[in-house]
Amino acid sequence: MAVSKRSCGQEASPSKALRRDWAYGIRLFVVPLGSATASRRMIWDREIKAAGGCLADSPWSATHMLLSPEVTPVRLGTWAEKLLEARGRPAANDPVTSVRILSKSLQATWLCTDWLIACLAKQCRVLEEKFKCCLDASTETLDHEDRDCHFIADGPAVAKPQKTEGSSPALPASATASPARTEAESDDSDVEEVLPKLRVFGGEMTPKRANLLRNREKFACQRGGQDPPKTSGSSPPKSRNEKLVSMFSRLQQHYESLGDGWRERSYRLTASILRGLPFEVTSEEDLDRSELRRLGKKTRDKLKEFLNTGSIGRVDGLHMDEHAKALAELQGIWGVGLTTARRWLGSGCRTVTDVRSQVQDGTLRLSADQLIGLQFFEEFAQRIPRIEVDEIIQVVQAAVSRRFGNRLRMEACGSFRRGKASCGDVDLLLCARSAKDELALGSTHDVLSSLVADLHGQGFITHDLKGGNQSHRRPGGHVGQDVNDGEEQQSSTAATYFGVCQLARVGSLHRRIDIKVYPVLEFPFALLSFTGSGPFNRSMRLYARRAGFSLSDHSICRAAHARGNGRGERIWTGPPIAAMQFASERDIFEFLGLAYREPWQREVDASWLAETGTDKQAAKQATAATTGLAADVSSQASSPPAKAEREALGWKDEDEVQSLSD
DNA sequence: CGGCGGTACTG
DNA sequence: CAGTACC
DNA sequence: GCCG
Repeated sequence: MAVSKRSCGQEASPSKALRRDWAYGIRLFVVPLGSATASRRMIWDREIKAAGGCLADSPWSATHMLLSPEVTPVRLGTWAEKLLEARGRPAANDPVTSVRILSKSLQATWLCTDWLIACLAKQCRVLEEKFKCCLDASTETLDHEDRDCHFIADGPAVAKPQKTEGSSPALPASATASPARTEAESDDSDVEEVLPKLRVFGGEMTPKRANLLRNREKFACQRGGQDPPKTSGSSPPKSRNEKLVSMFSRLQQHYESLGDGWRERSYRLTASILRGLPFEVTSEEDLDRSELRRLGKKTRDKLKEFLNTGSIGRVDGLHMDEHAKALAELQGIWGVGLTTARRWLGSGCRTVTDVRSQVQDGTLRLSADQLIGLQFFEEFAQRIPRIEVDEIIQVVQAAVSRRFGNRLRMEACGSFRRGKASCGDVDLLLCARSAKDELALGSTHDVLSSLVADLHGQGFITHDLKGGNQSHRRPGGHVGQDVNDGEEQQSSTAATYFGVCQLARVGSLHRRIDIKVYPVLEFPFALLSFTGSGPFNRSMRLYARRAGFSLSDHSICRAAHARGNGRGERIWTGPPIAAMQFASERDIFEFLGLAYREPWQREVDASWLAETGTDKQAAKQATAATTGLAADVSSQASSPPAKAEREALGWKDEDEVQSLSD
């Protein structure tokens, strides 16, 4: 768990080109020789685009030429000659000279393919220096063209030059949380601009919504722009409050394994706040600093206790740690949750090993899913390097193309789409390319099962987990069953599959793979949803809810809490909102009045501040001379419209809004 | 004191 | 319905 | 856990 976290590369380029945008401005041409096979080029193509760069159509428009290390001078020379001829330029008689001529007429930097591989592994722009090709290969290599090549400056060692990972001073980037927005923050158009959209889609600008909009920066799903999704431990803020952070993390983990998600969330937030603190907590006065605004009484008491006694009773008292640890381990088995873990623990299973032996004995009976989870416990715990995810995608894509031609589009979602260097599993979303294709393809379930069958057949998928066949739910048959007056939708025509796959290669591990097929109209919602992150989704959905909608992986609906007394049951309903209008993720953000967030900006850490809708806090903050981060952000965001303007828009005043807002 | 995300499958 | 899962 |  405490894995990954990688320092990003180096490269003194403008801060913007760091991380997820690392390929910004790069036009890459891959020399089609040697190990730069077509399929690898396809993978690279997707990756480079995802990172903000692109592939060049020809060497002549490239900024970077990528060359496989094993290509010999002669082969390269031959290729260069052809290229020159095709351009009507004179080529030299000998290959090496041709290469020189070519390289001089190009604007590009020549790099070894290992450079790209290193970039992909680290998800940042690795220093190019060590990967430069030496095109002035001495003539003698010519005579021995079967020698292992060599255009590469550092020879074979070049492959992993970056072992230093931890130490390389990766441009601190905005690691030091530059408080304000960063460039891409297209930022706040005023609420006013959002208004027409809402109207168009059937929403009204109620005062409550207006207030919500003005405070939207408080939601985690709007805190993008900054991104240091962690990064290295090297230089950044050596946590000042290490001891406290670890104590609250323990509490968080404790409640996590106990299944108290709310306390878990709370402690996670506390730990996160403390970790990001620009000062060390040493006295009770520190507790009044604005950064700690969000901490409640209980937590403050714990902090005080720590200041006074150097420890926190509640934390020390986590004798249970044993218990919690065992629970956590058992819950690590796919298909085992809190209840099962407790049950097993009660019957003497403390570890996975215990479970295995009891299964052998026949003392313990597991479900099919749990057996698979148990079998691959260790393998599933391994992160999947991004490069391998790419390969897995290729395999599935090949099957998709084979069976469905070009009618289906496929997107890899999850942490992969968010640009992480490694992923816990592979999450693929499929959808017809057009309504017409959708018709031709037939039901999503059929599409999915025939795809899965194919992958099974080639031995790629090795095991099935609960395979979502909701097919009996509504495939036509009896319609009269449920009271589905008026509302049409809810024939959730999406199909989902969970399984296990393995690349056909020697040491490859079994990996978790999810495949989903969604109807065209729901695609943007599914994409948004399955790209996550989890906390990001929750935040965005909470926001939507506060605005009076319910956002899901299928659509967005009007939502009305059956409030008041009695039961808040039968929660909401309402027709999904003109699904036709949502053609992309962007449309959903726009509809809600939220600023778009690129996938890599959705890596929300636990610190979704407050998200407590509207409030007087905003007003307070504006006046109080606070220096806190949150205050900075929100004050900018909420430059309230002038009174006249408000009236013009038909908004109520702040105070009224308060009362209305709940 | 109630809310804290929304959905879907298995059994 | 409870349990588990997905992001 | 914290918030309204």
